[in-house]
Amino acid sequence: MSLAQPTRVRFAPSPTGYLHVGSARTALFNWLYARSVGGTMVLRIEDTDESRNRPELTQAIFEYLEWLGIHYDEGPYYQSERRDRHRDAVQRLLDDGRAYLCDADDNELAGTEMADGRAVRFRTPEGTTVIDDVVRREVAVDHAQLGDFVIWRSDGSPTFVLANAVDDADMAITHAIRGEDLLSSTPRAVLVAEALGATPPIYAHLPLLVNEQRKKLSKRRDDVSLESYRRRGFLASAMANYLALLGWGPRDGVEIRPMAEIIGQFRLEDVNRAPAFFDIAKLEHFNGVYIRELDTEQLLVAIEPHLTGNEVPWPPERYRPDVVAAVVPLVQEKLRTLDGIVPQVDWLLCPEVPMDESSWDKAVVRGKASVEILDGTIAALVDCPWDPETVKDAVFAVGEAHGVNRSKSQAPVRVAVTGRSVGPPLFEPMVHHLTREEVLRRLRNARSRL
RNA sequence: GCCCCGUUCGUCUAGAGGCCUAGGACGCCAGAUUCUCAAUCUGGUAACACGGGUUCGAAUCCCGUACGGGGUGCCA
Repeated sequence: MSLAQPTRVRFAPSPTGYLHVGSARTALFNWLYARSVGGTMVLRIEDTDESRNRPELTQAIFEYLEWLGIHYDEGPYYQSERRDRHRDAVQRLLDDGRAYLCDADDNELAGTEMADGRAVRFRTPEGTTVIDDVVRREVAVDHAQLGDFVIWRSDGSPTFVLANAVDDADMAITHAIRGEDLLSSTPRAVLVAEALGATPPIYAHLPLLVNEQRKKLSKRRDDVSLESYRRRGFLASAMANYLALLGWGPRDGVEIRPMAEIIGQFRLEDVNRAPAFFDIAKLEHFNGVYIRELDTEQLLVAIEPHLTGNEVPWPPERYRPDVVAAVVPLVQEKLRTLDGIVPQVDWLLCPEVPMDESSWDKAVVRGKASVEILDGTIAALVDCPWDPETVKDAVFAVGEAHGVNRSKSQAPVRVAVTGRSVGPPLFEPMVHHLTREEVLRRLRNARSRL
């Protein structure tokens, strides 16, 4: 490779209407590599397939690259707008005898004139192509395996391999970093580039992301769209950090760290070759760490969409930002996803207790002295001062009178008032955001169910 | 079927011939803490797929086997 050649990488997604986590990982690695060597990242939309050539299908790609903080330097270029370049390249190959026309039955046709109804096949020479892949080292493929492949369709459109090779050459791409599923088509791209007199890029094939069955993540079976992760309450920072660790790891072992540091540590040649399982449990851990690092203001902003969407269990008019703001500091440290806030505050916003039956059964039905605790608590709360400390002491005192410790004493009260055996610290929000009457009503309702 | 690629704890990884009685992280288990659940802290569990070489010495190099994955379209 010549010394002065500036590094140029490209992320070349096909518009599908969403950004796939695997694609996002590919984009991220391209970006990390470009940033780590001071190169340029190009975005190229591969929409040669007519059905994909629709603006709305590319929107999600822009939106989620932005969300992840992957800022490309050049583009977007649209492959569909480069049809003439592709046609010229094919014509040249035809003229040079490196390709030939064929009919619908794959019979070779004489002549070199491209026309509707005629496809063009690349005349694959005998020999072997050796790819010097940054990740996989040398990969040799015998041309006999390739056959004479189509580079121009009879409907007048270029195929993926042709468009890819031409565009990479035109855009002076030096490194093609992409998924391993494209490894087997690489010799074809190299052959086309060379036949066109271009130097193919250096390839780096990344290991695929797989599900628990060790299969390539698929749209059908798996949650693959970044949008769904965002909707489930994952932070972009956590997602990007986690994605960087799939197929690669920093030598110093520090996993959770700012992207700037990851850029500093990243080495393309250190990328692994084995497929990586996309582990949501680990992603959730990362997400929890990043959530804890936010200040309250930032967290409130991040959480807002999850409280105002239409999947929320309370009537929209009952949403109370002030109540949420008061509870958030109490629960921030245990949130693992942003939407985890909902079950922490729903009992303060819903008109009726969102009762979880298994909590009811565990803490109330099978709880120690539940009847006595509920009765005693009701009696105590009727006219005691309405502040958290007093109420808390009252509940514990009732429990103690029946030989029940604090943990077990608060359980039936918690379930009666919140509907769950788990939740935020109970007394402060309960006293501040529910009225005495409402709390008593809930306690009496619970008591009457027993 | 054929071609290509891969194989370190359950999972993600560190490891580029001696620093490895294989390190970290998630998970899991236990303890501490606690009004619940978490979070946090402490401790623990757990891996070089197998078989041959090469070498004084191999997780690291070579070969084979097994298993897994990807590809095999006028999809990308």
